[in-house]
Amino acid sequence: MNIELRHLRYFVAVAEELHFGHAAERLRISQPPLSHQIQMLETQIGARLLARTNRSVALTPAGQQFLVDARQILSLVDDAASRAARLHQGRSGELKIGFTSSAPFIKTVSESLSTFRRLYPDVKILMREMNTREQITPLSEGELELGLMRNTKLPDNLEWRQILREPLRALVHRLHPLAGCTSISLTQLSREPFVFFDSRVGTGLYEDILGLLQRHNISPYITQEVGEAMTIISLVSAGLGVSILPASFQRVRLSDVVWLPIEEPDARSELWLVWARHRELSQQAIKIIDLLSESSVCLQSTD
Amino acid sequence: MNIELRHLRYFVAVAEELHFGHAAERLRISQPPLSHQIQMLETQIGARLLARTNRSVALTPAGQQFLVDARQILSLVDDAASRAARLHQGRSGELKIGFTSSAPFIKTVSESLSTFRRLYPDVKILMREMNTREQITPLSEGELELGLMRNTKLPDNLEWRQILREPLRALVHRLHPLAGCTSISLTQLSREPFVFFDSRVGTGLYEDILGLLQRHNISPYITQEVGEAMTIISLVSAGLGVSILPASFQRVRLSDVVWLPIEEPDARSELWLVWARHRELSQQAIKIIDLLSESSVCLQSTD
DNA sequence: TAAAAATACTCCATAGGTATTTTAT
DNA sequence: ATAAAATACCTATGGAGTATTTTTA
Repeated sequence: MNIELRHLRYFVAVAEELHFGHAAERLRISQPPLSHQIQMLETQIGARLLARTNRSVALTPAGQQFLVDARQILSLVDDAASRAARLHQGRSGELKIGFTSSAPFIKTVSESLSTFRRLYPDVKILMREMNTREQITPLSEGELELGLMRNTKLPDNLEWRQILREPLRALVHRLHPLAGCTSISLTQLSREPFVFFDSRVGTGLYEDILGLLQRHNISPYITQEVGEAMTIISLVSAGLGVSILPASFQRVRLSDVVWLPIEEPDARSELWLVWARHRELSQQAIKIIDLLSESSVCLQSTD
Repeated sequence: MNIELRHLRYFVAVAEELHFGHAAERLRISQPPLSHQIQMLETQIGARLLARTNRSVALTPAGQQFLVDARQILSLVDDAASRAARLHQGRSGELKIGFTSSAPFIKTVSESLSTFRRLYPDVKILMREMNTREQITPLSEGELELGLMRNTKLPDNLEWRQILREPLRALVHRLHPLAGCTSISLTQLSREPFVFFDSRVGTGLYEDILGLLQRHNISPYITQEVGEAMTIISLVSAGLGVSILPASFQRVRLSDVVWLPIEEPDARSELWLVWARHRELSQQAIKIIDLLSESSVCLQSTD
């Protein structure tokens, strides 16, 4: 036989009532099995806990100590159970999300994240900036639970959902000849000095935008290779060339930069939410997937 | 249904093996009831703890947390049980003993106490100096577990055992006429200035010795009334009178004091160990009762 | 004598076993 | 095809109930 929580519950009841009959009543059982269980507990422990004559029940010193311990253990069990439940329900715990640098510029994303923080303040959101390529392995291995990335070819152990489909826009300096157009065609950019990502950075946008240009048989004249979208915008602002970026970057308003719609209909980029197919998603993850999906329904394109 | 420690034990086994079959083997049960018990635990908690495909078992975040908690709870149960056992066996805990001021002068007593301390270093011995009369109520009420006192009339809810039966001795100054005798009779003291306890002090020795004198129709000529035996001895040493004390006080060797045997055969005093009759004795108390009884057998009278 | 715990026994709920199915690799 | 968990169903241990005895205040 082993000590069970039942024994502790029974013992605490008797210790509090100091009367087997009343304790049994409180426990909704009859008195004899209660006496029996207490005896079992005492032999199991190897100590008399309750000094009982047929007329009175009192705690022995060992019983006094054990009462304290038993109460603590019982409340720890409750705590452990509710802590596990909170974690399961996604009301606490942590959520590891990888994201491409462009993600936080997107209203949908930043709003969903702040809504999540407000709704579940006890969930630690761990955001790690990683480019599309870097996220694949951690997602497969469970190191990251969710990834925010640009549309790309994924291994089939990863599942994805489109969060946002937004137009690509051309950026030119205010004094550039094209700045006055209401929209432009990609060919009009072909001979312009092009500010763009270094291929080694691994941004999804690199393949995305270069793919677009290749589909239209344009090989851009890349003069500046940088690491971050912000740098692209500031170099355009400084008049060092033109570029193409998703419309959501328009939120970054630097002086002297003009954003122009592109006429080609495939000048679009998608933001994807990605997770491991066979790995069970946490409630935390499910909740943020829901939040991001919801808001992306309302707002398919951001300006 | 309730969470039981069985559930925690089973969960820990599965969490450690990450394999229901192996865990079941370790637990000496078959696999299906183990699966079932884990399911019961999960529904009871309201959280999935183990993410299991038919090919692999992994801990969910809630499960990881719960594993830590479950291990802690199980070890606390062990701790609580062994702590209670230690207390019960009298290897720790505390022992409240009341004692008359004369008790620690007695070899038997001081040796037994130091033996006890050596054998059970984790038991706190709380010695409180109280006269015979003062000990009665605390002993009945359980405030004191044991009392060391002189022979006296006890209420019948208290039980006693004689630890020591020793002769009473007369103390006189070295230059006193009686100092040369090898023994004296009580009548020889009747006209001497008598140094004795204040009746209000409540020492058992007061009744003991005054009773002896009364039995022999002697009313002593009390010139000095003091609170402690030590004071009696020092006043005799200063030549302020004579007195009678148990032989064990002879260990206190003050200059110029001569101890004389008394001829009357009832010039004896007993030291009693007293405890509450219907109150269950702790193992600690039983052990020290044994120690005191043992040594009192070897050494019935101390000089 | 009466109140309360302990015994003695009986019964049934459920922990645990056996056989089988399902499922994912 | 195989390994492993889940399901279905059965068995039996032991927790709980009823009746009675013991104890002591």
